[in-house]
Amino acid sequence: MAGRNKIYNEEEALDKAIGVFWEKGYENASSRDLQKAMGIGMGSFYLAYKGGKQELFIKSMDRFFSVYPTHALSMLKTIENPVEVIRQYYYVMADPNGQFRQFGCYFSNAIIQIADPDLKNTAIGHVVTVANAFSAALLRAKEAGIIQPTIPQEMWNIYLLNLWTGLNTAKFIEKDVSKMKAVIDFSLRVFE
Amino acid sequence: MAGRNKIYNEEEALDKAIGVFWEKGYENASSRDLQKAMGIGMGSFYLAYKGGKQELFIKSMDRFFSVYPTHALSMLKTIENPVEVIRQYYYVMADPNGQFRQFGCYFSNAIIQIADPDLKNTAIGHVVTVANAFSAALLRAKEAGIIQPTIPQEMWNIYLLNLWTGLNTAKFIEKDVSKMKAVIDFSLRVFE
DNA sequence: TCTAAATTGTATCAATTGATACAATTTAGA
DNA sequence: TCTAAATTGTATCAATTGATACAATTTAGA
Repeated sequence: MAGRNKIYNEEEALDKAIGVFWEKGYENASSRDLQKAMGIGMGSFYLAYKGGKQELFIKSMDRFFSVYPTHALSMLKTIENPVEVIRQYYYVMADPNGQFRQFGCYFSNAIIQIADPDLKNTAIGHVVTVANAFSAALLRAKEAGIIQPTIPQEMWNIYLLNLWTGLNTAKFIEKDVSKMKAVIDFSLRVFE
Repeated sequence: MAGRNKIYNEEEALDKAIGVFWEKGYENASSRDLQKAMGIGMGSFYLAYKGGKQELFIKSMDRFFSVYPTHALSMLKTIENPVEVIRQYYYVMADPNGQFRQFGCYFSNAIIQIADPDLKNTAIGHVVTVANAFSAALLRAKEAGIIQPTIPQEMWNIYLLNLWTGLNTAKFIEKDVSKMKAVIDFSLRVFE
């Protein structure tokens, strides 16, 4: 494969793009905003992402997924009680000073902000994957007798997703983190 | 007050603007989109809304608030059990074929879609007002012995808001209305 | 009937948008 | 060393954006 080498690092550039999308939202992030942050020009941009902004956003979601939830998902395997892992995950999401700051959940935001079915479904796919992992861990814990959920099993996924995406909006309404945490604790009791 | 009369009806025009904002989202609704739907031209638009799109959106939220939640809020006074009113309100929100269709909650969407603090706070103000009315009715019902909530009273508001805004996103993930309704029922049990 | 105020519609602006064309540059491998 | 392929950067495009200017029109009240 002859030819000039890429002068930029693809993953680093994707991370920069995530920053722009996250802060400004999909629509408000212009291709020039993205190029500037990614440190690449027009030529490289449309060479790497022939589908333009849309393709870049999908790749940024894939990148986000491979970076952020990883820690929680791996903890599910080492920590005995999955409810504690979920709790911490939700705590971070509800905390204005945490990793998600006031930007909110990258995927939940996309579901509400974007009409394009491809982008919306990509975002949905990622949150569902995480929710599935949560549910699977909860099931293992239930069968091991560690937890005694009072919520019917077929509701676990939607209940978790509903709590998750609710927090993403409610954190803007209730600025007191301790109150948000109290609601998370109360809502997760149905699994304990 | 001499001068030409308005050729358009202000409330009807606002309703048309709501339709555009609701379907396209704030950013994607251009001033020309709005003018076309409202049936007015540039001159009238910027005469009536000197603050442009921003001012129009705030007025559209006020209009939305004065039209849509009214029915539920008045039912709180006639129906004995407020939980049933809240349940129906949430049912409608989660139903892709209901009044809110796939557009979602006008205010919840705004909280996620819009960065502008004025617009965001207006949206927050309206959902909080509705949640307050729900909580007040629940308190009356509790004191009357109609319901025996198991959730601490200081959480009522955030819990209701969290459920509400969660449904607004989760309805895109779980398309089966009956499953959404099951989660609503389960989540509202803490008030019964 | 006259007049000043309110409303309307058209023309127009500069800035920004997503996107393409293409020459210049770089580089692996023959 | 040569060559074809890959990458980069600049120039440029038409379309759309929010917004203003202003002449024309309408109308209530003196």
